[in-house]
Amino acid sequence: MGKGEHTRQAILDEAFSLASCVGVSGLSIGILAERTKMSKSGLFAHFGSKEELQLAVLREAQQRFAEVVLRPAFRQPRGLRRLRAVVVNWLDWTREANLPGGCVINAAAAEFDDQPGPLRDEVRRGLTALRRSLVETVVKAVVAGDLRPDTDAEQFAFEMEGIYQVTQQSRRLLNDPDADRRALVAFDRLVRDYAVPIEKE
Amino acid sequence: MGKGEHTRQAILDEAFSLASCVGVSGLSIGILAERTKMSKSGLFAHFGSKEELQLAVLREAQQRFAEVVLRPAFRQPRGLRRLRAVVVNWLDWTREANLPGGCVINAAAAEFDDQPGPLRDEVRRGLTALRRSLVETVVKAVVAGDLRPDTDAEQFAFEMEGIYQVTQQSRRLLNDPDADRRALVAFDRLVRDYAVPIEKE
DNA sequence: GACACAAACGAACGATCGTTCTATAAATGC
DNA sequence: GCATTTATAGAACGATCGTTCGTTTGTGTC
Repeated sequence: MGKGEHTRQAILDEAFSLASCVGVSGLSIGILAERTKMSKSGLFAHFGSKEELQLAVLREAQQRFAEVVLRPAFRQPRGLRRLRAVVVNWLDWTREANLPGGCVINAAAAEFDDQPGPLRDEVRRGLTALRRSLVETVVKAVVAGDLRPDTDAEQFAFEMEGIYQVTQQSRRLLNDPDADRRALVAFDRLVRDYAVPIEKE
Repeated sequence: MGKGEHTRQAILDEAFSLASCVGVSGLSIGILAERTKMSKSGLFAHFGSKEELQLAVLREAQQRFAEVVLRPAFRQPRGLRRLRAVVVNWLDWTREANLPGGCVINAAAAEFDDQPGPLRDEVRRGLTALRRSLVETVVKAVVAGDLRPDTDAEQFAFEMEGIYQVTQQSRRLLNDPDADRRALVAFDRLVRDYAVPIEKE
């Protein structure tokens, strides 16, 4: 990795954790330059525009999410084991990644959901991909025989996302110490309702 | 209502729908003055500071939420009827209130969840009150005999909020036309799991 | 050591930000 | 209808915003 690439990554690291606190639209080149001990113009040159910097942060977030949440989970065997691994990693990922201020992507989703442009498009792309991964994981759990054949995988993924979101909010805003436990309770209920009934022996 | 109070409310209306699009922290006095055809200083005088304006918007949002969602639902008899009315009104409230850009409170929750200060406190207050209302409604459904006596009302409310949040995101960002239907499916599953079993006759 | 190229800097730009001040216009009370 | 309070306007402030420009520093190559 050349020197340019190296500092660019350093800037991105800082921007990533800063965006976690103030949001992607709250990013400021001046403050970012201060934190990285660079000049505004020197930092700016790496991206060409603020929007490009913001896009880079969003892409960085997606990449880290795939690495920290999805990849390890996909090392589990298909089925319920893997599905549960996704949930556990997911709930943990704001701690795992350097996200002092909560999930960047989810925050960005609320920021940009009605402001057309490249940023909204990027967020949308990321969340669509996530949804697809979830659905795929559920479908495989059905194929593996862990969930009932008539399981609505889209519905299942939809509800998983809901659990994640309310957990984040409860943890961060309401300081609810039971948030994670409640998330798992909700997930277990979800699984129970769609699980294949245990056969009597 | 004196003239001062009247224009203040007009400003607040505009700020409310603007914040729905750009977020509470994205509000700008200049733009707001432009939209209300006032001078910046004239508008400013009604609030004394930007933060006070933002707080007023958050309080306005809470008040409208209570009027549009909770109050009508509480005219239903206690129990499942009322609980369902809350859900239906809730899903509809961004259309009902003047919220072209989605729920202000939820967006603010993501914006301020790790930025200590009066704004975060206000959001927190609002969401805590909401959670309490939900729990109370669930408890009354238990007392009314619609839900099982061992129902964990906090858990129930927790999951309801999750359903709401993912529905908003699916609707606004992913343009999912099935979002509302999925929300009701999820809610029905929630009710079914906690409902008192139908007695055999 | 001369050269080419990339990386970072420093100064400045115009625009917008929230805020303050003073003065005028409008509404209110008697 | 006058006096007083209230509401709005206008101009300006310092700060910060993203961005541009020309220059300097650093790195690697023949």
